[in-house]
Amino acid sequence: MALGVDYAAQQCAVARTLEVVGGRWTMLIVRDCFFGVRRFSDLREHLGVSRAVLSERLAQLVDDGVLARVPSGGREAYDLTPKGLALWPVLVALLAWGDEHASPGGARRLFSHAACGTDLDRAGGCPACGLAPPPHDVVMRPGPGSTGPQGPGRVSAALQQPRRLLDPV
Amino acid sequence: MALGVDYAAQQCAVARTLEVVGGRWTMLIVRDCFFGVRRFSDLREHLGVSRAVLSERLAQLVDDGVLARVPSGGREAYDLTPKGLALWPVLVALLAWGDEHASPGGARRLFSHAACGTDLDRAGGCPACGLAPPPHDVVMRPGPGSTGPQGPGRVSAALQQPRRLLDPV
DNA sequence: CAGGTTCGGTCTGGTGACCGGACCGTTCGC
DNA sequence: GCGAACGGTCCGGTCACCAGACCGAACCTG
Repeated sequence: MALGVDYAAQQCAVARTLEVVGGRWTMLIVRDCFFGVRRFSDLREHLGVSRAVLSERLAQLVDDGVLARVPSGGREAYDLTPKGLALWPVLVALLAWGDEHASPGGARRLFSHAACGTDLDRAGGCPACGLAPPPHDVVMRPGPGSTGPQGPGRVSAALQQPRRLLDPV
Repeated sequence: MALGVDYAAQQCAVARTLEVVGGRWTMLIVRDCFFGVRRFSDLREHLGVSRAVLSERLAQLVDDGVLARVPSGGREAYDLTPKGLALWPVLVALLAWGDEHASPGGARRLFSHAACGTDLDRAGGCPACGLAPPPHDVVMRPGPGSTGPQGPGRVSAALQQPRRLLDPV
């Protein structure tokens, strides 16, 4: 975000969390990382964010320990750290609310448990197994409210195919 | 937030949710509403936000159907609508992450199920009852990481007492 | 009923964040 | 060796946010 001032004085855990992931693009970057988008140019293409802002946000997320900058095939890539992976419940909650209250036409994407194929419930749990699968055991596919690829790019097209979360595009 | 442009083009439910509650102060306002803060001046005192911004955010939240502006005792008050109450899981997720990853010294606040007194787990569920109680059945109290009232005001002091959520201060 | 206070705002000028677009060093393919 | 792609940085304009001043309505006080 940042709230601009006195981080240390922020009592509430909500405020502290928003200090890290409350910025304008931050949560969308994290979302794309869960979707398997790892490279600077891919993030830029999919999000439509300016280079300068993306660069700054990524640096900040790495600094905060949410992402790790790793070389991959000669290029740089950004992977979620355990601290970043722990944001999965936040993403699930945001997703559920958006599907319920801001998505006329139905859910844009559906999620299911890779192990048993059951669709996840609103809390990210698997009704069949009785527990919430970690993101790498979750498969994403377009839902009834999907209107095709978000943009013309390679990344948007890839995310329209059923795919396992955290699997690099 | 807003993401500034083409709201309708936002495919992802996460982006749509952030359009509504991703703004700089929005989620903190919603949090305070869950805590029972209902009045303009109380929100201003507790959040330390400027009048202009608070006024604009509240109007936007009312417009989006998250809050309802209701007269109360001759003055105005803002209450969470069902759509706003549905943000409870988001708040719980943000809270849990902040406690886990951004709160040296332990949780600032603890939450328990009013009906049975059991502390809630990280997902907002009651381990004893096996379900997630709605916010008005949740009691909040200072946790081990609390360092006293956040500010000198009446509201901050009230929120240091054990109290049921949604109960007006 | 006059005067002051509280409440719930709006208005204004300054500052910092975000934007698109240009530029730049390194790496890759050929 | 050369051009293109990658992963940034730099720059000027715009926009959101900030503190502080101002303002009308309601309420209390004498």
